Amino acid sequence: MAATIKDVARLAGVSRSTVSRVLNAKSEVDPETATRVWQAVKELDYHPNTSARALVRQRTDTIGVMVADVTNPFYEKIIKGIEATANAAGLNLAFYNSYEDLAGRRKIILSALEGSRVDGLIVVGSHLGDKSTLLEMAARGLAISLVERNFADPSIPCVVSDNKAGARLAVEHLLGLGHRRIAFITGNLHYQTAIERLEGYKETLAGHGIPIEDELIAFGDFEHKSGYEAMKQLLALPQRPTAVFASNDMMAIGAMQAIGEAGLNVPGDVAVVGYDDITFASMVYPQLTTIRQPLYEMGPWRRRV
Amino acid sequence: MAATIKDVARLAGVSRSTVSRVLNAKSEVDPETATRVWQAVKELDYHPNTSARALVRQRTDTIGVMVADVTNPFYEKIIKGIEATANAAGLNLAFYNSYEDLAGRRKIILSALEGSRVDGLIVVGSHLGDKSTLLEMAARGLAISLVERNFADPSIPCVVSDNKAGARLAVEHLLGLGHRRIAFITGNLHYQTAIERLEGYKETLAGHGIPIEDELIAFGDFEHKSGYEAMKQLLALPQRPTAVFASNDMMAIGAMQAIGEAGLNVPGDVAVVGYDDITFASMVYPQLTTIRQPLYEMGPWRRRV
DNA sequence: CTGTTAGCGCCTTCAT
DNA sequence: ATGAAGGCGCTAACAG
Repeated sequence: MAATIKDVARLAGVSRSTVSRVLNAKSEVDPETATRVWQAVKELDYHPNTSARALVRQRTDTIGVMVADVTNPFYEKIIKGIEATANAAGLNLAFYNSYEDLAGRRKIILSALEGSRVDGLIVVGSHLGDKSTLLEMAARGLAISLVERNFADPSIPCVVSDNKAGARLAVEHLLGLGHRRIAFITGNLHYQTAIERLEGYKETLAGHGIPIEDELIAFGDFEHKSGYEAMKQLLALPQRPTAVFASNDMMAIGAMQAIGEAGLNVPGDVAVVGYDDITFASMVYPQLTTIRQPLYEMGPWRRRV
Repeated sequence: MAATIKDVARLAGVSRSTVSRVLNAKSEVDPETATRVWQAVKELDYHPNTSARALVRQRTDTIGVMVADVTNPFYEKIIKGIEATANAAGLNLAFYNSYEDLAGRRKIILSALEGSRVDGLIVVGSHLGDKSTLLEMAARGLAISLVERNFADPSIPCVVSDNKAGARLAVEHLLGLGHRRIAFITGNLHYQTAIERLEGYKETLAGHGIPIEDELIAFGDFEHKSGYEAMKQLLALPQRPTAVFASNDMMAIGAMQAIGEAGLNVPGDVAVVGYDDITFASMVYPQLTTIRQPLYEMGPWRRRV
């Protein structure tokens, strides 16, 4: 079996506490003693038991990261940003997929946090519902931060970007290209970000004296398929739009697929703009114009004090 | 702070051992006593401390999953398959990104396994190098399994699919469409899978009496960009291919991008076939023909006995 | 600078 | 069916 601190102590001819001191560089230790300890560590290939350490230290040095689905490309940059920061801070990460299932998410939060499996939790881009679970957690002093999600309660720190401004950029880009009939594909309107992007779209058009036509607003849910379906619907309009702004890149890619299947081309027949700047957006042809979000920078958090 | 088993015991008026018994349903407990314990558990919102439990049980009920990059779309189905199986078995998963960095991977393996953070490790699609670390681990009785990677040593279980047969399917599909000038984009040839797909390509052409032309074989590394570059190279040939088979979907998507940028179209000017059937493959336009791998089914493992 | 002592929270014999 | 006692591997006072 794996060597324990006891084995190291015996081999080095010191007590367990001394080994612990050497390992953790807590207080001063005689250099020679330290050398003997390190030799023993090496010889026995000793690695401190994570559970034992966590138990006595009352912390795991692990942060949970809950996203809807780690494999969703949207999270790539956020995750990488969090990862880089965690590495630098010597913290481990534990990923949890909620799959947007409320009950499931609550269960994850409970088992992870209450079982003291993690020291804190970063919740990325979740649903507006079930604030209660998060508030409960925060009330118990657990570190929770939210990324890409608004939360009115000040007890929970949030990192969000200015979605309205982003939407304005997108619409103005299309206006600048001469488009006047600009369609919009919404995200899942249960999310604050989706609501804000829609508002940004409307306000920008209004600001330019362009009437908002309901038929040009199609409803999606941030998933690829919904962008595809929404675009098909928009293309079926008596007078189809000359441009479309999708609330995220995955839906924009879906929209491009629908446009292609209709025998039309991008951007000649219909211009497409997405949102998020996920890596995949630059991998398709024709390349997708998109609004960059500082996803990588948004992930990292500040520890609560 | 969080309630402990002691608090529950006190509130229920029993000993800690009884609480433990009730929680783990090990031996028989008086139904009434059990009820009182459960009530106390609920009232105190008690959750067993993961570290303490792991320490005494000498297992964490957690399996590590090491992939090059969780956010790489290739892993999506594999990860989901593993996840489903783990959930069913009541096991937790801990994901590790190796980023294909050998030293980094070794470090991950060591810290995870040797720190007893996980009970076993699933290594997905890794490099052929550094067999030693894995063998060391296996020799110590740690459960390790490999997915989508061959490993000659029988001490380590592997799950792999028949890459040669898959490549044959792809090439025969193109031959069936009347193509004779079929190019091939290799994967990273440090991987067994890449080698096998190349062999399958060559053997199939040879089997149909078509000479293998070196200029039609472009070298990639499984990444999107390399597919794009390889295709640009193939398109620059005096006599360009009428079809291309890329060793995975990401490179095929990159190839499609290069074809589009060259003002050509798929499949009219150049037919493209990929490999893996990642979710993305069906999201682009024109839709990508691909060889399906049973990725979802390949992830789950059998526990070693 | 180092060893002794006392737990962290839980499970598991061994008694009863 | 239940309690008492011991220990998993480690760290953190407290002495010396």
